[in-house]
Amino acid sequence: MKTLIEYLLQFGNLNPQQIDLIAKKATELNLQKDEYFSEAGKISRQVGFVIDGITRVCYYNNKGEEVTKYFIEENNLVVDFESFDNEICSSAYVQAVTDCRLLVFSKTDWQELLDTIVGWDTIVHKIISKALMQKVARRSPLVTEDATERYLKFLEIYPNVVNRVPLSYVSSYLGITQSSLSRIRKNIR
Amino acid sequence: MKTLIEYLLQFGNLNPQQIDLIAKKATELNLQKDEYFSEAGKISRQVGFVIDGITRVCYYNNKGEEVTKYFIEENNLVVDFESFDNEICSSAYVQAVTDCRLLVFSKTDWQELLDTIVGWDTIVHKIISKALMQKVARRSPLVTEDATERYLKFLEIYPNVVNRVPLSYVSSYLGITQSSLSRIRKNIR
DNA sequence: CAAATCATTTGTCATTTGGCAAAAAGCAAT
DNA sequence: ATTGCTTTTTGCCAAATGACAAATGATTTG
Repeated sequence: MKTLIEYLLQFGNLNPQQIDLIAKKATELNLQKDEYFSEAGKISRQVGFVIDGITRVCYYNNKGEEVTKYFIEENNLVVDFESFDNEICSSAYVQAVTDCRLLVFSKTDWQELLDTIVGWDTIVHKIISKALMQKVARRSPLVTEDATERYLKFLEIYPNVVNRVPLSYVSSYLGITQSSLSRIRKNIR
Repeated sequence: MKTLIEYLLQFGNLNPQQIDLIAKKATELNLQKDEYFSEAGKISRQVGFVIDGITRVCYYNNKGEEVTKYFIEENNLVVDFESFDNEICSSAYVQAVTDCRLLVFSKTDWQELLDTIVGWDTIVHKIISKALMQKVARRSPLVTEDATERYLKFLEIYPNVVNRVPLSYVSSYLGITQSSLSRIRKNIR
């Protein structure tokens, strides 16, 4: 819980009562490896914060291949914002890649926080905007760089991920085949 | 001006006085082909709305190659949000690809609107979030699809762009060489 | 119109990557 | 240790793409 509060305070001020209110609304959720936090085709109804473990967002492209869109590490919010906010069906799965411990807020509790805490909406907007900009920034280089540099960049961006997830997830994140990734890894050693 | 107001009203309500205030703050800016709206290394100090013409956001990667990050068509806001908001130096150029007619707001006028119009911040947040989500959605397929499909998707996303911009911009957007793009175009016909 | 300039296409060859299948390595249960 | 299962690495060949240079086409300028 402490890490969540610290995380939130980076984006704005909250007084002790407000912090207390937030803490009261959060419930702990444990996900086992491979379980879903939210699913494509359903409306996302909760906001999560990863305390322990790695999750990923993935979808199936028009060839039916599973594509990892990004990884979410410890101390980050996990929410399908578009689905959650607009109450539309999600197009992606959010899946635990390792066993995970999360703090979650239900949609109603989240809404109550928005109605109760002055400035909460600003904090949330800042968090979401920052996350979105980060996604753009991380995705962009994937287009222009060659596969080796993409992998090196991946290692920089997610230094704690590569040894904790299947390489197939990494290769689909990088947009290459598993064998290509394997060859790249060999060349780099 | 009318198109700007219509655009804004998609994201929230504004009363006639508010609309009038916004209209008063906007000034028209004409950019000739190749001129910059904002530049890398400088702090972005204005928000624009494209009435006519096409702009693009581009940067130079570590090999010194020019990379087009995306195109901005008519009836869209053009602003380097990260630089404008945080007053940090931008890492990208915003350039007119054709002759352009824009409506622009200075940073101070924009701030005044934020202070004066109740709900303006919410409208702005919505616009920015939507634009960022669109960027993520447009960039993601570029990673996993092969070059031909990327080009086809580009044509879908930007149906009015391909005939108005140099193909070199398109190829750098797609992350392929100009000759590859040329061959792809030949195959598709 | 001709010349100059820039954009696009094409040709050739080298390199990268994909597709597929088999081998090797890692891991868990017995 | 052995077995079965999954993940990762390799090998082989075909296809896609890049690099570079030359040719063609389009546009501008005098």
